[in-house]
Amino acid sequence: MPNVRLPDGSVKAFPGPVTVAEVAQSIGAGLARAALAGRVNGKLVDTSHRIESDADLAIVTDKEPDGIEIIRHSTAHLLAYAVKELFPDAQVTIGPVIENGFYYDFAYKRPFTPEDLTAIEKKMAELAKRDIPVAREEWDRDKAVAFFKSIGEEYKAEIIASIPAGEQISLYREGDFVDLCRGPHVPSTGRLKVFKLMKVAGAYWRGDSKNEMLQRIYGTAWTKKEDQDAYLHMLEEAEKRDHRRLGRQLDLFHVQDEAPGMVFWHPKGWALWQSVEQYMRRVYVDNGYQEVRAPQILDVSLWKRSGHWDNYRENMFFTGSENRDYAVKPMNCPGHVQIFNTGLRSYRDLPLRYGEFGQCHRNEPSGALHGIMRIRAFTQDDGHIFCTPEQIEPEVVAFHALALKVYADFGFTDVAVKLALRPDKRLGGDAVWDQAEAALRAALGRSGVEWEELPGEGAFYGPKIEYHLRDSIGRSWQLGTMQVDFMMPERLGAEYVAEDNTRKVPVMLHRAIVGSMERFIGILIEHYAGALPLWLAPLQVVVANISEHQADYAAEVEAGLRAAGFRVAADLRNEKISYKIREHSLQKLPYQVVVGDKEKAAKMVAVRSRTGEDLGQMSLEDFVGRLKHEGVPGGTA
RNA sequence: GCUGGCGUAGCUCAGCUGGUAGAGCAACUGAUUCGUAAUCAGUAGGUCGGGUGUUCGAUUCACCCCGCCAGCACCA
Repeated sequence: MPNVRLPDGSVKAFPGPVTVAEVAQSIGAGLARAALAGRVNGKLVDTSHRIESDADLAIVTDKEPDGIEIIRHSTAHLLAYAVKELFPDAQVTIGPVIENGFYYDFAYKRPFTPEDLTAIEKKMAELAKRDIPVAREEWDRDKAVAFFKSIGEEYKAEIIASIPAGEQISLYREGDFVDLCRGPHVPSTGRLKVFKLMKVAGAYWRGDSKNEMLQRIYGTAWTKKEDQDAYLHMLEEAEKRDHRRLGRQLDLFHVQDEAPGMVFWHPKGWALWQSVEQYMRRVYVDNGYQEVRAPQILDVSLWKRSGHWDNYRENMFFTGSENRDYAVKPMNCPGHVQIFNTGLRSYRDLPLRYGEFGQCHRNEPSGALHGIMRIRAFTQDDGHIFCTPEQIEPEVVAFHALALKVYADFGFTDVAVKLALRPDKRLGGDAVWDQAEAALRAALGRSGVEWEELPGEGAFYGPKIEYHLRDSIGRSWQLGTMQVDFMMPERLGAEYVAEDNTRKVPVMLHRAIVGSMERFIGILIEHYAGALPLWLAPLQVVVANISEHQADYAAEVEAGLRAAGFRVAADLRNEKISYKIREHSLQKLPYQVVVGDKEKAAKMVAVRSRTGEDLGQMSLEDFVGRLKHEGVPGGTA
């Protein structure tokens, strides 16, 4: 005789075991219709779940996150059901929920086409409309393996076979389709009303590139049509701020076939680059770094000593001359160690901080290239700090604060911190890695941030803190990093004289804030949809005359603004003012200055902001004052 | 690198089943001298990504290569 306690604290007593659906029905017909699942003592279950004894119960509807997750999960199963209906010899594998939707991986003799997707989606809609019950069944593991083998589902059998023997497993049956699943699922397919298949692409079985490639169908699913429409609209808007499109529209850079993964920077793009670089140079100077510059190529023997030859060779470019082999640098660290090594260093010199805008070449797999975000020739704001073990923590703490300050100056406040731990392929013993990982954890702890740990994702020479930012369509990109390295200084012979007059090997901290300049600029472009803050805008002001009569005055205003230190151009073309304004608006210029006879006579300028607001007439001095106030890092438009 | 898709004028794209290419915008020339998101008229512009093959004939079909896009794998 179970007593069921509901979220509002009320308790309902039942004469015998009841299902979640029956409890919902006893509360109200509307709730019964809305019930997707239940949460019994905090655990998600189907609406068919029987409550045998006293329990806490919440009815899960599509109003809460768990509800929409269940809908997406069940839609993934509906997709598999539809595929099996249309392509009976396709094999099912897994179909998890992802952000905004789901996917399902299939093995099939031929690739699915866009036409197949349309047909599958239609079949899904049909199966949903038939409102087929979804029933949970408990099976013995070995029987389930035998069953899936008997119906030709080898992948499914393999998955189940990896579950511990003797364990009960759950299967879900909807119509003729049976799938292994932990659940819970919606009670019937009729609950699945708003979904859309998005794309099909290859994906490796069990995520391993050594395995065969399956076909992954991606879909999105929602509880309300409006939510899905909003999501699709968001994707369209995101496409408009794609840095590749804006890079062309705003004439910032281009890439071409002859230089895959390498960027041609145009004057405007390079002006943006310089704004970022000069800012970061200031950051070096203000924070105790000395800027250095090391060669682009170095003899291979150095890369053998550093460990790159053994651990990073497949990503490196090589060249040769007069029987010597060189490697184009993929990282700046070995070069900085050479500079460190040129003098006898004392413990008094530490921490010694070098910074470089170092261009690196990495031979990335062709499939990884993406606009200017993922390229083969990129420039890092790379710094290396040589220090003692005791100095690690304060240096990391200081770096963390600095990195967040820089991100905020560029307008980013949503930064995820991750800690990447020892990879399989690495230098050094476990004791050293324990020490390095502990040092980073301690520093993050002292910085008072939350972080996610990523086992196996560290660099081959040390663990790293990673700073991740999301782009406009939700992709996450790593920008900054802080890595502790006990290995490379020793391998490359770095040492200093300690207080006790012995020679010791310094610890090296590898750090970058914006990471790749190219990637960072790509993210900036997307983040601002091309409408960069004044201090970063390649061209800050255009002075446009109404007609030829004010050409001289317009040129005078242009000269005045340039003398005040702004990036300015005059538009003296024989075009209507509305035409000029449209063009410069499309170029997302922060300010447009219009000068006609009235302004010329009054020695004023008429200012139009990027938002289209007419700021009226003002003196050039007042306008310069406004620009100076706004045009600083962190300044807002 | 893997799976799939794509590659036509500076940009965005048309171009059924093979018969040597078209639009809009941009560019250029001329006219217009204009008050806050497109003035009018005209002109020019393409070895259809590269190669090989099939064919009387290939932008169109086949194969190979290069590049791009999506995803996977990899990663700053």
